[in-house]
Amino acid sequence: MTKASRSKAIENAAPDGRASDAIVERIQEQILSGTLLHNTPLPSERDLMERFSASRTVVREAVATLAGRGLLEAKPRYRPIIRKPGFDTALNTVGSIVQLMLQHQQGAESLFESRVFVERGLVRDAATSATRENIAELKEALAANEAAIMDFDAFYDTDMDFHGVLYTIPGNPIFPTLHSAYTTWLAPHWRRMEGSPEFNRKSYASHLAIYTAILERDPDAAEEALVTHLNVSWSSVGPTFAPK
Amino acid sequence: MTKASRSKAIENAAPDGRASDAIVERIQEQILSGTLLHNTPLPSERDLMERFSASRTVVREAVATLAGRGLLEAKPRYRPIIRKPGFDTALNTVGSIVQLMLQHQQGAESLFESRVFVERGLVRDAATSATRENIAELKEALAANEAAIMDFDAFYDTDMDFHGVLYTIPGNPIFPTLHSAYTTWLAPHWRRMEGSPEFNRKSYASHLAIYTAILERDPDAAEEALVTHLNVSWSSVGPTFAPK
DNA sequence: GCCCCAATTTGGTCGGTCCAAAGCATTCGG
DNA sequence: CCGAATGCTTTGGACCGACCAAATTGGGGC
Repeated sequence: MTKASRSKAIENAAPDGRASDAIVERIQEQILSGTLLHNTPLPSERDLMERFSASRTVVREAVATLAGRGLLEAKPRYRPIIRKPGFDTALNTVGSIVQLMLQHQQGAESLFESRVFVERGLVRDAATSATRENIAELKEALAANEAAIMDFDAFYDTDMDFHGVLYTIPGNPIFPTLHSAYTTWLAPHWRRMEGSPEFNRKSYASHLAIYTAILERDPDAAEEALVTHLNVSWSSVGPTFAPK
Repeated sequence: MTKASRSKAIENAAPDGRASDAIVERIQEQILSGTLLHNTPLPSERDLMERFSASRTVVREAVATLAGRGLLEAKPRYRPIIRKPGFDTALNTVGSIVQLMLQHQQGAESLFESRVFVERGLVRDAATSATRENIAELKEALAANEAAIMDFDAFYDTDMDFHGVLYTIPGNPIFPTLHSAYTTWLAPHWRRMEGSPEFNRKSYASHLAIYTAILERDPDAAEEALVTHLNVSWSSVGPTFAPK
């Protein structure tokens, strides 16, 4: 462990390494600086190999790397499309790995626990500092949720939306991203859960409890309601993960 | 635009796409199943092209993809090393993008805010449910922190450690990973901050306040102490980020 | 037995080639 | 005159064979 510093020094001293890295760097820079516009296709590979005077192999490798980082969206047979990075891009790149960890072992449970942790904090904050607008949005999402009790798919969507509103309250762009990450990662399993009007009614009641607690500026009650709500949900969804 | 539906149908029906994807999948499977052992080097490319009866180009592409996902650690001129994925792997893959967003704009502030949010939850939980062992660890970390007040580097390390203990309390592997992510991402800027025994003494006092609040099972006081502590820290570190 | 050096392995890069699908323009039919 | 079918060109995906330099390995010399 202690000699890590030395090895790090050596690795840092690597002089050139890959040729593609230089190209990656330059393209990345151009994307960030706006020389290469967002949502436009990348120049053709043969064009790039001329600009950087490199072989197509290297250009290809560079493109692949950028795509792996999420700066390019490379569909199989189409031109890669420029994607300026945001928090969503970051979350996307982890997606494939998270997916792996969800499949077996208790990775899914860890992830869900983290979600409970986050939302507990969110509802507490909401209870103490939600603005009039936040509350109006919550109310609206709640109404939509109630209206969808009889429709499984719609209820799922409005459920997500209600929780999603909570993630917007802090005004930090990381949270909405986190929310969409949680939902997309857990969605396939969630969909596998059987739904019933009765179950939906219970869920709605939980949402209502959370909402009222926020209205009454009672963080503890809000947190409590949220925890019981999510625990119930988990008892329905958890079993759909492979026990391995 | 309207014909997008047709093209999407076609793309969806694409049976093979990339040839490397098949190889990626098989290697990934072997890594997960343990056929390819953790921390051992991957077979040579020429070996792999024989096993999968594919060209070296494709094999190389597959390896690059795996490396991008974090399942392989590919240093420039060495054999790629198998890495079984964990939450740390996931965090690593986002690293490069997060790094980008830290450089300019207020991405750094968003990230720091999220850290404050997380640690607020952590100290609350610690205050309500820390075990005897947790508290012992905290006490130990606190003592080490105090002993290092005169040494800038040592104080930085023990500071990290103290906060790190908080991340271990929930017993969820995601949190320690998150902690190391936060520290590695923010470290370069943190190091740029000038330290003084006086400043360290104040930080230590904050840590002590957090610790006592946890001891007294007072979540609100613990959260309060944590928030003021981190706000002070940010006022020192924040300015080191490029204002764009 | 240990260290140093040569032979071999192996990853990185290159140029060229072939193929199939995407893009584009032209033409043909209504 | 406009829209759809058609043929040509561009472009990404894959393969091959080769070369180079660094990493690894296996001896051989001290």
